[in-house]
Amino acid sequence: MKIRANFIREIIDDDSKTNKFGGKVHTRFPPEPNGYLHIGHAKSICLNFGLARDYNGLANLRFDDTNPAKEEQEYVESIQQDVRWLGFDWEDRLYYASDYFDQLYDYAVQLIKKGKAYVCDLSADQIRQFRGTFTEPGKNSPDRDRSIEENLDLFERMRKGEFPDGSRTLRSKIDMASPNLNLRDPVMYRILHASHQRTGDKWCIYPMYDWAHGQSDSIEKITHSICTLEFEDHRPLYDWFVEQLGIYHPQQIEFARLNLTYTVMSKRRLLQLVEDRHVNGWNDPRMPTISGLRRRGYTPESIRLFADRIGVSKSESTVDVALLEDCLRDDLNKRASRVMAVLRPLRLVIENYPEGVVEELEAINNPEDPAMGTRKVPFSKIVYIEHDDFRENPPKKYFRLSPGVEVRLRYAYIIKCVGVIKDPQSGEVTELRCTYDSETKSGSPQSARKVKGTIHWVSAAHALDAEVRVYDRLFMAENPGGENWKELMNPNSLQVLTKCKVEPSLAKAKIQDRFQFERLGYFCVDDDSREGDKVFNRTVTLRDTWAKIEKA
RNA sequence: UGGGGUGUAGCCAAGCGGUAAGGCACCGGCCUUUGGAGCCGUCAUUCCCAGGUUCGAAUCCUGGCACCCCAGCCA
Repeated sequence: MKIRANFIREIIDDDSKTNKFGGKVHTRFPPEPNGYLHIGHAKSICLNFGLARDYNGLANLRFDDTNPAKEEQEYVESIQQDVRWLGFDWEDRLYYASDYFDQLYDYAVQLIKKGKAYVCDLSADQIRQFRGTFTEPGKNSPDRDRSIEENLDLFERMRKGEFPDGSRTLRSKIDMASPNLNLRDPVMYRILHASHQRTGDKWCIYPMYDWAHGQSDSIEKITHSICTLEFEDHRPLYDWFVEQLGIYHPQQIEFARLNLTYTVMSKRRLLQLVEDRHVNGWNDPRMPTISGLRRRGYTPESIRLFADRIGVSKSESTVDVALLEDCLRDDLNKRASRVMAVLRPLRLVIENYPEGVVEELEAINNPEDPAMGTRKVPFSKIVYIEHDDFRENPPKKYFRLSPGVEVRLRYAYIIKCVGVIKDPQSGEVTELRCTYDSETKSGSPQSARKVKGTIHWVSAAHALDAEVRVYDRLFMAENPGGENWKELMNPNSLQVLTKCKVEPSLAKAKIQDRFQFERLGYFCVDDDSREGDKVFNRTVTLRDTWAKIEKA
């Protein structure tokens, strides 16, 4: 595929020309292990690993694990699984910010010795008050001018655990009057007597992200440190740190994070959906998480294609979820085997077809890829068709079955509806009586006869029962971003259909296998499937021109 | 309000002083034993607005306007 131009590649190209980093490209994906990855992270992963790939560089995976209160091992495992599934490899470069805690501590001591950092006894509230506002400068902390010796002593004792949580912080000494609030003596260390998932109880002071992040990039010799827009005005702080320390200086570049229509993307909200049981876990197929998309039936290829197609820029944007779905269909169309399955079965008896006869009809597995071959599908006197493929009173432009009308059963015969049986109570159609034209078997000369429509079917005697989970978008509003976001949830985002009828070849389908159910959509085998008791997830529908016509 | 950003079609997004790419969506048509796929076509006389520079401006300059981010001991 053609590589799409973007401003980051331009910067890298310029840097190559000026030999800024010796022509090297080294990026990293730095998640905090406090939740599962979502499609927005996928954009960043594809960007960082894609750049490394295209420029013959390297990309690291680094966990930004500086806050033990929120982080869990479960998340570090899921994140690695998701990055790998997306198709990227960090080889032996799996790092943790916590690997650098000792180094970071030394750096902090260096700053103290330079008179560029101090221990502050102000409470969190007081720090906030002293910070000032957008329009008024802040006030210096009373502890700002402590001697270097006292700072060194206090900081050492902070580390040793002599002080309670929240009682002191280490702050950098920059400028309390800076118009950039990030430069008003930001906190570097806080006291937190919490045990860390990797360092255990070794530390009771933990570096703030702002203090840890830039130095971590520096230690790893990252050339282009790519992050999202909200860190743009933290950059002067990161620059200040590496300059004061006199260490390797990566170039930070900010890009706009992904937003998707009909979706919430913040980790906080996704966590809430999980905790409040609006969905069944982080990998619920309705979630925009990588694991949710995977279970839903998305392919890594389709997500990478999506990342390429949305591009990278600095303007905040909300991408139409239809684009994601298009990428998925694009990929699945080329690779998914076609099968016939009936979600809402309607019994159809072919009156003039011989009793007890079974024909094995040849069906094409994928018209987009002849190499995928053909299979045999059993046909007999009684079949199921989709309830929606019959209308007693067909509307205009309806090309399917209705009384007296002919239609083709895919790969089989042309049939005509000659009778309709209804439930005497409800009036609901329960069975169709049809006749078939024995001359019109698919492949025979007579089969060329034109009929309005072709519908799918499954032989009743051979059908397998299955459960199908039909998903719809989780939110009804295009932009469920407001505070009332929970009221905007779609009450029908999951519909469970049981006793669906699928063709017998599906007996050997394995978990995660993907299929196109002809004329319906793409489906995959869910993890909940048991031997002889299949569960399918509807990944995405096929484009449905008829639904559009009918709606209009 | 001080600071930092961003404004090109319904949604993304190229463009970098030489006369508005591409994708999605939408709308037509062809084709089709999936109302799928594929193919063809339509879709910005104008780039947030107003001035200016220039033979020539989405691109350069000036001044506005709109939207987003920042006042965590979160990341």
